[in-house]
Amino acid sequence: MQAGSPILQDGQDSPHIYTILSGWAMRSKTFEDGRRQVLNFALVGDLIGLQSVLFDKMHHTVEALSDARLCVFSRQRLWELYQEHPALGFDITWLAAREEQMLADHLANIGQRSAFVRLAYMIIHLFDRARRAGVVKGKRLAAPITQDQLADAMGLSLVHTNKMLKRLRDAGWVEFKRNEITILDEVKLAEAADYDLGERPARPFI
Amino acid sequence: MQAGSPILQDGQDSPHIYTILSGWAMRSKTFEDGRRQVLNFALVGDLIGLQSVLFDKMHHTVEALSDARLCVFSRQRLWELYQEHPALGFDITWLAAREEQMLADHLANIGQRSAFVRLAYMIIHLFDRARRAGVVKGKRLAAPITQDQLADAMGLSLVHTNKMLKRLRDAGWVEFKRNEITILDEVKLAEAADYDLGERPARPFI
DNA sequence: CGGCTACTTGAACAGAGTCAACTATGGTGG
DNA sequence: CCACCATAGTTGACTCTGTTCAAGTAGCCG
Repeated sequence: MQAGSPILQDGQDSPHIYTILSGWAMRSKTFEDGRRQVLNFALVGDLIGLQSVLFDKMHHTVEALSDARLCVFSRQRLWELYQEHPALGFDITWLAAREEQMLADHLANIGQRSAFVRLAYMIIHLFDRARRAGVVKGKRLAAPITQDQLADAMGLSLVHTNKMLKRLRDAGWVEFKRNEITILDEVKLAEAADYDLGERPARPFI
Repeated sequence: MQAGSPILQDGQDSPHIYTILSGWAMRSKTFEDGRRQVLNFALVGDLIGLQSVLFDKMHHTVEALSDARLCVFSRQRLWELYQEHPALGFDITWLAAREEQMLADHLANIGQRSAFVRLAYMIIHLFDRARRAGVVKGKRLAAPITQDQLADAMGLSLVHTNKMLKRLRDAGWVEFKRNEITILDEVKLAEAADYDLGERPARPFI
């Protein structure tokens, strides 16, 4: 899958779900007036398109942010999987519930926090997830995310997002570049974002 | 379950999941500083606490808004269910995915729309769900939701929420009272909220 | 009747949006 | 190899939506 190309589109009926084997994707919802909400950024191990299989139709768009390798899984086989391997069916529910939980956190973040803290939270959360997924090198994360996409994820304007990123940079906590996020002071950042860097229970891989 | 009492609490490990048989519940997340994000309002047929079973710990609180009847299901039995009745396991995944989709809509609503439209959307969405669940009588819905809770659901201040409700009332579209929501002009409301009143695929009941 | 809790309304303020102009950066073709 | 163009990022000035503060009113239950 090539960088920038759509994997699943809003309204479309795709008989497949995908697992990301490598690379980045972005789930988003676009309104008629052009406004867009980025639901989240997906990386290695994330499940994509469960909705198209369960509801016969996508309710948001998924696009590749980088070149990505995907593992395809058909609707038909999903059902067989539930019958023949209940443990794997259970794992899929687990992944769906985890996805829901991340959305809930994102919602609380956007609904209740100021722009600055919001951004701090999003960045450290992204970084932490990426680290657990094993794609972080030291303090650096290769993430092909633009400020525009970040702004739409945060429910902020591009301009204001840029200004808050400047504050994070000036504070010496984070560098956010076109293809790379660097966390310079993780403790301070986590503190400001009220983010818990602790353990997480192990996750299944499909 | 009595009105106002907690069903599941953030951080708690409960070995049960619940299905709502009657009444209303509210899922929310509260921060240290007292701010609270209401994730959604749950009604008949909704599944509650899947997270506590899958992750050994709740990441938000669920409380009863009205007196409610719940159907209890243990962690142990959930796993048995997946093994013995794959179709029911599939249904649980379905419900989890639907929950995720509603959160995604909620997120997009809060992230991208103005206070007025946001409220319009939330109210018609709530009403529409309730109608499909069969708890609406004519244009009226008995919903025990306070403006305070509504404000926290919208990511708005109580004061501003109140003012937007006044605008909806003055427009002659909606009456929002302590225990009752009345939709006076559903078409106009749906139009303003850009809400699709069309069909939905059938849903499973556990 | 008193004391809750929920709701209302106005005024002042501030965080975030919009508009506009400008600067980097990177890819492409001459 | 360089010039050009498109996309991405930066910054300042002004506006406005939504917050906060404050001071009420309405309704309900003991």
